[in-house]
Amino acid sequence: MELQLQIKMNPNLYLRDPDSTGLGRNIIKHSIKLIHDIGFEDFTFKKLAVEVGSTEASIYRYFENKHRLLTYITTWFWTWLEYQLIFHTNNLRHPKEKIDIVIKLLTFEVQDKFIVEHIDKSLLHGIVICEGDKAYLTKNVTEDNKSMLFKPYKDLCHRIAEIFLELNPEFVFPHSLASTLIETAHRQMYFKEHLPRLTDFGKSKAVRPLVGFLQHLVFKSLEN
Amino acid sequence: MELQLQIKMNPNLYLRDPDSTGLGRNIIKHSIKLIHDIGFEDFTFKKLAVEVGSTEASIYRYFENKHRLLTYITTWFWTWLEYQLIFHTNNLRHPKEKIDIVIKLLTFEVQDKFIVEHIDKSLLHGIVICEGDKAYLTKNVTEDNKSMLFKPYKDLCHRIAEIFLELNPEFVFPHSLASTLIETAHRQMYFKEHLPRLTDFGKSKAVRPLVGFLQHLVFKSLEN
DNA sequence: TTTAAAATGATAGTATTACTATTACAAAAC
DNA sequence: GTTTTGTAATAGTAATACTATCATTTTAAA
Repeated sequence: MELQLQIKMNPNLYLRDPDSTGLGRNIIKHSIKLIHDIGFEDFTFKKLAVEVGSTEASIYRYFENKHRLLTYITTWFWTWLEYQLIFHTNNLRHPKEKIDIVIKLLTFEVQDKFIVEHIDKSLLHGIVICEGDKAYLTKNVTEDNKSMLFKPYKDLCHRIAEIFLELNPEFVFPHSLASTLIETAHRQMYFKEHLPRLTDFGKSKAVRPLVGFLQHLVFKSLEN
Repeated sequence: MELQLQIKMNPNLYLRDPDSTGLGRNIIKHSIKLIHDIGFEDFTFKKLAVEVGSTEASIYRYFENKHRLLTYITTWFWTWLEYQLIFHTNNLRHPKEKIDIVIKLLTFEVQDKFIVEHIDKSLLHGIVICEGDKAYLTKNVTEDNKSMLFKPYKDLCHRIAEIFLELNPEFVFPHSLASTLIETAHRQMYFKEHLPRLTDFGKSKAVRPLVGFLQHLVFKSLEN
């Protein structure tokens, strides 16, 4: 059973809603492929236009610049992840189980329950790992934050923080632990692949040891 | 008592050693100021040349491109931080004390024992927080890693990992915890300032609560 | 002290990037 | 059947990211 999904995005993220037209959806689809393949630095609207079979000018009608597009797709990812989290923790009673779901979601170990035909979530996950932080590591953070561009990330973080508090209501760092968990999951996956000496996971494809590390980190931290 | 310091950098980081000439040191000095002020994205060699009072072409004689320059200054930072760590943990016996030093170093709470007249370490620290990750979050990681550009970061990480093992020789994730500690320290400082809802620290300038969080995270994790 | 080598400055130039503007035509909505 | 909307095509600009050349200054070795 899979659910059709359409995520309503903050209009400040785009000039014209890419989800409202075929060209728009194509832009999203091919930008995910292209950024994944050549990296955000080398990614340009010109190259994207070629892939999409359209023109640079048309893409500029949808997004102010490539940085906004990056913010759009990463923000989409956070929203989708929160949906997944809600779905998969729906009938769980014990916060420990919920936390296990959170960790499995962050390491992409959970069956995706939503269909979005034009978005390859596996590629998108790769982008979030490699390029995601660049969405907020800019001189525009404050302004972008005021436009609520990062709200989905904060919402996800807050939801995870609430689960932490279920397990330990006295815990004083629920949000910091949540953002640390999210960032660490991605960063350690990146290190594992590219700079393995910064981890203890070896170079095998298995995410098992990473899951173990994250569980250890979170559950130890939440102990009384 | 302060010590004169000259850090020998990996020659793969530069075309001409910036530490060997006045112009080179000026390039470093002003690039730190400029990147701090306008951010790495907007930073160009043209603008830097104006600040330095030299020409674009001259700067290209020292660094292949601006990304290499960023890697140079962040790598310099990691080396300096390891020196500081060695110095400040020199006479300490208990690993707990050493870990406290590590955390204080990462949050810039420790008296700097080294003089480097042309490098403003406080500005540099700000750059490492905001832009540091961009040095390795590129499509060139693997190649750059083969050229040993990230060795100082790995060395620092390994040294911290060894301190963790002093406290708990059974601990299986010393490197992952070390890299997580470093990354988390910086990321939480960034969040505290720009996206405070992702933390539990409030917006005061005090780093005290962050230090508390990092101590909690590490010491809990290292418990048996 | 002379001389050669190295470093710098000045100038110029190229390809690419990151846009903006204008026009025009086709499709769809009212 | 007209207006709105989406798209294409073309053109153009300012800035970026370099590279090349050559004259001049500085430095270091003989």
